[in-house]
Amino acid sequence: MAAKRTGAQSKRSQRIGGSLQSAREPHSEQPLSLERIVATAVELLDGQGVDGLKMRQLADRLGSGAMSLYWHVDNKEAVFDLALDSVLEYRGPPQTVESQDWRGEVVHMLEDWRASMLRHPWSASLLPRRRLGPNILSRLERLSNTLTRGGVTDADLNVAIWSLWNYVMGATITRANFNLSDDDMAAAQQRLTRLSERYPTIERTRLLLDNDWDGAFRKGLDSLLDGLSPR
Amino acid sequence: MAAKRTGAQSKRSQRIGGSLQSAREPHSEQPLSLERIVATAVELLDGQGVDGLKMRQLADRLGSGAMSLYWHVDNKEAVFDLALDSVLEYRGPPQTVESQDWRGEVVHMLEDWRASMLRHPWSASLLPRRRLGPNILSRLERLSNTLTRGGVTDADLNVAIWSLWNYVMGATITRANFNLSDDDMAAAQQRLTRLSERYPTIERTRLLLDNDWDGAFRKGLDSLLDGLSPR
DNA sequence: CGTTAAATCGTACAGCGTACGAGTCGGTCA
DNA sequence: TGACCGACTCGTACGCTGTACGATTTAACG
Repeated sequence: MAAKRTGAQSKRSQRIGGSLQSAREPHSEQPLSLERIVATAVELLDGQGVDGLKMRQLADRLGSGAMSLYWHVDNKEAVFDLALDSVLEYRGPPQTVESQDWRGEVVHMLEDWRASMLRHPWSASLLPRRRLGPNILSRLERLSNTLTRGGVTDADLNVAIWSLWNYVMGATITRANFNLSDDDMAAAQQRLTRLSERYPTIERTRLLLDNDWDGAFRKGLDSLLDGLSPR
Repeated sequence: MAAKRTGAQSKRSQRIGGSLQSAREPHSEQPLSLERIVATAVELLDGQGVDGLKMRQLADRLGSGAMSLYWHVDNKEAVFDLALDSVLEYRGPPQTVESQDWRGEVVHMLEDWRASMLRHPWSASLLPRRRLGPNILSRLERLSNTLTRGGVTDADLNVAIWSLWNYVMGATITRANFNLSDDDMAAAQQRLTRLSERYPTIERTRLLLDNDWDGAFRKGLDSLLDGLSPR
């Protein structure tokens, strides 16, 4: 019955870019800030995975009390959103309108996208469930521009973008969740051999044991681009 | 320091197919069983999503105490695994070795796969994180066979399979998490217009507002198959 | 000095998965 | 018959979670 979520974002005001930084040390090492919170959250997520991020632990790592976080951040979900978008920032050369090799550019952009996510394996599975942040949108914008430059018409553009998105997301999510140690590999190997008469083709082509992920990604992407290229 | 997870699957013995069913009503309505647990878990997941499944609620719905579940099931994760695989069972005609239209078969299989997952939207995002169950493996086996029949050599098979897997998973996960009400659509519309000078191409082609998901899936799949087809 | 807003945090609460051990039941064998 | 046993159920309790609430501290300014 209680009225909650009245719409305010967080208690602090909206201006994020304020550049004041006094040299105060109130009692702990540094004052809290959105930036520090997000950076530390990314560290923890990298180390412990999505389920490993706990508000108390995050606060501990920052040298503050758990509830102090909530002045800067609405709730745990917001921490995820911020960490996610921060990790997807594009650090590449500015878009050159001149280049002729549009296809090479597309491949490079998508490989960079995938690499960014694989550097933070929790990010891939998180991305499709959350609202698209500014960094993702500008990656999509870039991609659209390059494809257009390559001759894809507006009528075909959405299908092309979504196809590439689907492929990259699927590949990256799968890869990110499939980290086998050597022991695991051996176990899987054995399990599979045991099932070899039920799944003969899978066994014959060693589908689940082929671990050249990067090469397979690249080859599949090439095929997809072959199919998408304007005739 | 405690030694846990000594390897036993669950306390009950392994035989699942035992056909004994006495007509007893001990105190509640029906005796528990793996089948009932899984079926009810699927119901709850359909209704409340992944985070909405609680062991206590599941037990309530089954008319039993929460801890009774644990005699049939190792832990909550096992419930997810079982629900997931149960939902991915292939209910289609048996594979006909004769058919010439291998490409039509592939499209049909993958559309069916996608449809099965979209009927239970929690399943798509869960699938890549868990070990592949028997029903997924046999779908992959089927797919491999059809592609082979279509002329794909063993050397190219894994790339083809993974490309299709990636595409289908990416498309389905994205779709499953992108369920906008009309209100949301209006809001997104507005938000986007506000950003139109930052993302002009996205705005121009209405990338995020184009909601012909089925058509886009089909077209993209066609392109991908074009690219993958042996020359 | 007093007042105010920004920022911090101790305490508390409801809800979660599940360990543990006691309980019930039906069948089997002496 | 009564003792025993394995299959199955479940009440209680523990540790852990996110976070609501309100008191508290601090910096800034009149």
